[in-house]
Amino acid sequence: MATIEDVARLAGLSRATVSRVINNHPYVTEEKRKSVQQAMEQLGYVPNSIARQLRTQTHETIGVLIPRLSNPFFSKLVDAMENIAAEVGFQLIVCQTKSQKERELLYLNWLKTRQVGGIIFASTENEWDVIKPYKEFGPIMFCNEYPPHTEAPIVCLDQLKGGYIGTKHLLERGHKKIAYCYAGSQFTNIRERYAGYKKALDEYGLPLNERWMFKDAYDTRDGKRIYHALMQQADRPTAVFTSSDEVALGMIAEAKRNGTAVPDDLAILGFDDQPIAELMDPAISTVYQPVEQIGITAIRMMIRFLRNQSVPVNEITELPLHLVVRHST
Amino acid sequence: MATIEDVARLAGLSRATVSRVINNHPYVTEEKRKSVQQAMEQLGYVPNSIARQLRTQTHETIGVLIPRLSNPFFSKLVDAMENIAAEVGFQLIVCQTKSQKERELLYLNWLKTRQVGGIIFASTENEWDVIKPYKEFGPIMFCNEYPPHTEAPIVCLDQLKGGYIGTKHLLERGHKKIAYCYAGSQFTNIRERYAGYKKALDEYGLPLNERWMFKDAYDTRDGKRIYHALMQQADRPTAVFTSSDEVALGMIAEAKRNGTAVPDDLAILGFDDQPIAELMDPAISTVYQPVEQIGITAIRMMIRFLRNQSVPVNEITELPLHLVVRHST
DNA sequence: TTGTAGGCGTTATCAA
DNA sequence: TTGATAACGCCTACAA
Repeated sequence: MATIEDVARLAGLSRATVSRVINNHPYVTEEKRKSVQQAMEQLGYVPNSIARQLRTQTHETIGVLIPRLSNPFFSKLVDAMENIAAEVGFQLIVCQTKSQKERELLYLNWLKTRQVGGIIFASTENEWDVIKPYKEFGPIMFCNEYPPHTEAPIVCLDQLKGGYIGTKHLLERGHKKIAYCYAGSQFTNIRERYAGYKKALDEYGLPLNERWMFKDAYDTRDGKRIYHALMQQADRPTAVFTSSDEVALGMIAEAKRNGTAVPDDLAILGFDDQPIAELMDPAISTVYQPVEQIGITAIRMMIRFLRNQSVPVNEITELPLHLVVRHST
Repeated sequence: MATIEDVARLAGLSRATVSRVINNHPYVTEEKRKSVQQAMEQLGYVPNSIARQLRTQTHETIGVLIPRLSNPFFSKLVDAMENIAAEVGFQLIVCQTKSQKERELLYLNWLKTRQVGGIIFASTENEWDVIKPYKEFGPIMFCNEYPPHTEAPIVCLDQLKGGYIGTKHLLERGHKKIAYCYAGSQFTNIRERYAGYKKALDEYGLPLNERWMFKDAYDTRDGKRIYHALMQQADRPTAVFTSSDEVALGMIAEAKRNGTAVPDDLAILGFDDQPIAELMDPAISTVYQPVEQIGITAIRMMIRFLRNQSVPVNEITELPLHLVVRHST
């Protein structure tokens, strides 16, 4: 590999001048610029980004924390982020926490070792107090989900509204017994969604039934499990507000297999609006989340932090959500 | 951030000794080792991986080239790889080529800039002659797909067998008119699958009908498109060997919407065996691909290359494939 | 067993 | 406008 030294020698100039050409600095005669460029070309020279990072104390790698890539919501999110990052030469590092606190911390420590320059949390496991000390080592921000008391930039969705419009839709369809599924921890902003659910119920003067709350609802397997738990109850709900299209998918498949008509016997509402939602039979009614938008907004912010070496301001950006009515409700 | 210098000073020793402790070198008295460790602890010292990489000329970042992350096959593949990589402190960089030659080259160039230490191609756009020169800048290997004449390590699947057993299954079900879908370029080993299809047809003494070949079959949208193209033909196939579960999914959804019974009017065979395959109605018969296995095998190999700074041997590792019969055929 | 000193490939400061 | 030279943080001959 040719180094800046090689280029300098070939061009008959100093490393400093070559460096100036590379970085488009002023005060280089056109003539010398030309000869440097020619030498670079001839040697196939490309600056070593490692050396550059060491010298400038800058970073061009961003860690994105997600539970797992095989969850379509997150793969789509990372997809959107990567498009932007690649455009400007930044690298995205996949960090799958597998929903484990320790793994999240493992990746957070990469900030100290400089293996990543900044971190975007797209999901969170640890509480803010645990994460906060890492702010010292690089920009940290949240998108999609964040723990209470977060003191960092946030890009998120109006989950309260999501919970509200979803529930209201079911209520308007005449349902009075509506089950609710949620993913693990209620320590993040996802509990906002729950508040929206309660709000809608309140408006209709309906009580909340604890037995119709189902936690740990992540994927199709959970959907199946919850379907059975639901059907075993004496006082059965007539509708379910699931936590994701995955869960809805699993429930619908299992419902059909067991002769439960959807939506007649059981209405099922998804969340996300993934491509499969439209393809299922019945097509899944769901709450659309602008995944790409969150991704793009977040990554742009992070790139700005890294470029300007600026301290993130704790602003919060909230993106809208809307209902997509199909045939499962 | 504390540096090795700070630790040395606090421990009253030289940087060299500290470095020896960090890297577990022999010839350090237990006593000094202790005091170094204590100093590191006290300062919260963590080695700077950038500096280390520059000094040792080693790399701990691996670029994985895929068309796009939102394709479940690839997100699962990267998922599997990342698990292994994270275990040993290596970083995985997502490189979405979007099936574009130029984007693939963009990422290949990251090898020169040292933004990545090695590259795993999980899909390929450019021909081997174009890729070959980059071998000089770091280990390159292929998994899943590879261009003809590849001179690099390969981890792949027995696509010929995949095409063969899939087609044979349909033939055994009594089908004589079998359509075939394939993804874009026939320049990679995916053409092996096609050879398997032909082989099975040959054994049954059946001719190949060019009008039943459908290209550019990637996702659900393509499945829908191909369904319609299929139905418009005067002499219609009774079965379709699709190129992925996605495509099968789209076809089935569209078939149902148009009153075509699956599998009675049209048998549809998938490829991959993704989770949804089992959840569709009818559940999709498909050819199982051991995605995790390919991922794990490939990433382990790459880590070995990077660790030992060894030149890759052009070995080829072939993993098995098998049929999963459900209800769509 | 430990320390000194040089260098990995850059960029930035200063002097010329 | 250019060129020495000193860092960035680390590892590793070599010498002691």
